[in-house]
Amino acid sequence: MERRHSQQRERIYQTVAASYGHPTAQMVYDALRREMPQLSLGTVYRNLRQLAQEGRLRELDGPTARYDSVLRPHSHIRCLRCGALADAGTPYDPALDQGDVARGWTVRGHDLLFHGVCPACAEKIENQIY
Amino acid sequence: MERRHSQQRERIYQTVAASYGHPTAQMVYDALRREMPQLSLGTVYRNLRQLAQEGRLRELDGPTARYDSVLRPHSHIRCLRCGALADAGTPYDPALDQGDVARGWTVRGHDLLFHGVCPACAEKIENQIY
DNA sequence: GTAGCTGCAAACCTTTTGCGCGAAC
DNA sequence: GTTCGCGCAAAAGGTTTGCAGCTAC
Repeated sequence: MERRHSQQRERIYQTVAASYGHPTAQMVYDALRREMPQLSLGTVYRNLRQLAQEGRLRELDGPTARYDSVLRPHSHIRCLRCGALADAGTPYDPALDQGDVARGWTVRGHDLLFHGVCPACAEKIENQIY
Repeated sequence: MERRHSQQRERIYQTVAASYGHPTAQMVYDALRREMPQLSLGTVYRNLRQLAQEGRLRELDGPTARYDSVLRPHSHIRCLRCGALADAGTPYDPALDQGDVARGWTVRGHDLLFHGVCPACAEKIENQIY
């Protein structure tokens, strides 16, 4: 699938790049609607996903909430291929919360989320099962 | 609002606690449907949220995807009160990806997400604007 | 000319909510 | 008996997708 240039995609990228925060798809859509009144929200979603796949943008967070009964702070690891989530052994480091994390913010704690490939997916990749 | 005991809430909690992974609301619902055929998905959501508010469970991830044009790995901080997301100054520590993070997993990297209170919300709290 | 991309709208999935009945106290 | 919680169903987000027409090459 050859990739073509499109004005919409470029403006979507620029909008994210120019933004101070980390905008959601809706925020990008709202920001661009003034100058591109017939832009569609579907186009924004399509292009953000595509830009993330190309590696021009990074996607933060996943869309579905998960629950954990282990209350002691600990880290997790998510499979890049199948989305599985597991506990990681890396201990919580309270020292991280002490530094000057962000100007004006009060830090309460942190989550450490690794990404990688889970054992089941590693096996499938090894056997070329895509 | 006084809190009462309910069989459903207890089984929902136990299901999360007994699970190896970190189940979504739908997974808990599916797991319990066999033994509680008339359990409602709404009840699962209500109770998971309540258990998280009580502190008996931890909720991971938020529901809305956000995008970032800064590709260099870096950390973020999210406001517990308003959900705002900003960059944090804490540098990426490659050493974290080296240890024995999780048995059988291949680690590709990590995200560090702080939580705290943003300057705007801190001001509102100070002035008792809830 | 031919993929690829868009706008539009419908569909889908996740989560929340209003309501009337049953359960806990 | 009085709340509170449940099941049900509808509604409310957020996200994806099918399609016909337009655009980049």
